[in-house]
Amino acid sequence: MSPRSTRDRPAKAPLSEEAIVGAAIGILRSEGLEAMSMRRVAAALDTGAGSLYVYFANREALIEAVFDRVAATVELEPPRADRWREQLQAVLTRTRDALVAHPGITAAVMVDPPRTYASMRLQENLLGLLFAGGLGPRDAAWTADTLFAQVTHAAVEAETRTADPAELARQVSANFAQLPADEFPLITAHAATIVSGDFDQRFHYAIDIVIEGALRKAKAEQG
Amino acid sequence: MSPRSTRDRPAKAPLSEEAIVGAAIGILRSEGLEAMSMRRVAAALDTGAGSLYVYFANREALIEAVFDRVAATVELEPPRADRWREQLQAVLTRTRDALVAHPGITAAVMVDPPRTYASMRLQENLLGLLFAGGLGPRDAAWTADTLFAQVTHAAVEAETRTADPAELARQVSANFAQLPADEFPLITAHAATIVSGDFDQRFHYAIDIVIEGALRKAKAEQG
DNA sequence: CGTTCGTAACAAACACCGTTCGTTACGTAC
DNA sequence: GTACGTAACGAACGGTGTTTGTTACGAACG
Repeated sequence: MSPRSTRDRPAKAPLSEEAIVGAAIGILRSEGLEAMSMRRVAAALDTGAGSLYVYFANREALIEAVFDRVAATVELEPPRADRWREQLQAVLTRTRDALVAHPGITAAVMVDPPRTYASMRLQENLLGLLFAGGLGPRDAAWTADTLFAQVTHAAVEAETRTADPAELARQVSANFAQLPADEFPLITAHAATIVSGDFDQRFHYAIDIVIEGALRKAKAEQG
Repeated sequence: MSPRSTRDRPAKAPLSEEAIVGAAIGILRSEGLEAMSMRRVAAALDTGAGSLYVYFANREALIEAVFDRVAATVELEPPRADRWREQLQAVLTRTRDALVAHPGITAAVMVDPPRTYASMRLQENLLGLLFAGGLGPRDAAWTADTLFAQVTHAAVEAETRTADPAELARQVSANFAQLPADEFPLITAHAATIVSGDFDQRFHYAIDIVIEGALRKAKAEQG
């Protein structure tokens, strides 16, 4: 048997968790989660899919590691009592955008939110900002959850919009207007209004009313 | 070639969209979306996977049809001005539970929310209830979106909890407490509080503060 | 310096998946 | 009684995640 030279290339860099995650993120950014298959990731590293299982137990573990690196890139906001509310908007928007930049990762990770280091880092920051706003531990924790739901929702929704958002809005609005008016009086009457507002406006509104509601409810209970 | 008798059974009922969706939902309920493969659904109907493509263009179309039937089962709340808020809680909770009863459907449908009849039916109801609460069209539409984000978030999260919720809470809390206290002062200090509250309490809280916030913001702007 | 040995990498195989397509069989309309 | 459109079939294609037996490496040891 002739000695197959699997190593005739000049010292190919060995695999590592870092290298694998890096290759995976590259594919994820450009082609989405579905394209981030074990074979594709392995091919990007010039190896076979099986080799990845030395470093990750399965695809899910790889996805979690990828998510962790994405989450780690989000810049936090050291809480300042005088502007905690804008800080909250800022860090949540950055989190949303980081997720949007990696299509599919949000839906995959929602299934069971990983308790990784980067996630904890984010949650700690959210709690700090809500504490700065005067919320108690329980309200802060529950509100952080509520806010995070808005982030994931916005991230998933953003991944669908492909072409011109205004064009899409016009199209959806037209579809709404064509529904039977007797069965859908409100949707047909307010079709244009329903799709109004751009992506950031709606996200900002959602975050804002959640914060406002949390504050009011806390005040009502203690006052 | 001997005539293979593919039809020696006594007049097998022919396929139909209804029958296919019914079989799919059966698998979905008991084994989740992943198990709801074209082959499994076809096998349940004693046919081949290819036959399903006469009625559905692809798996996604089948999933959408399945979702539509699930959404159609949610009982609506004809708006009454004197109790619109509890009505909102009720219909949102029912929607959440319908989604939870069909594991995986929420994440699959979030990717791009279907504009099916049943979805519109729900949205019309939400708008009606928010109108009854005094919100204007724009606020009602944006708030309905925000509320729906909470529903999907809760539904996805609920699908993960398998065993005793209290046991899981204790476990997560223990994990939180073990984090480095210097880096995660809030999480470690309030580990028990963070995981406090059962599933329904947290959901109810989230819906409540969203509504409260929307009302307050609307009043602040018009007053 | 030579050998051993744990482990990383490989490549093939397994059991699936969604989807396509050529072919067969049916029920109905003529 | 026959022709025909269409539904059903079943095999095949190109993929997927994962497992496993085998090879080759590189570092530690005698």
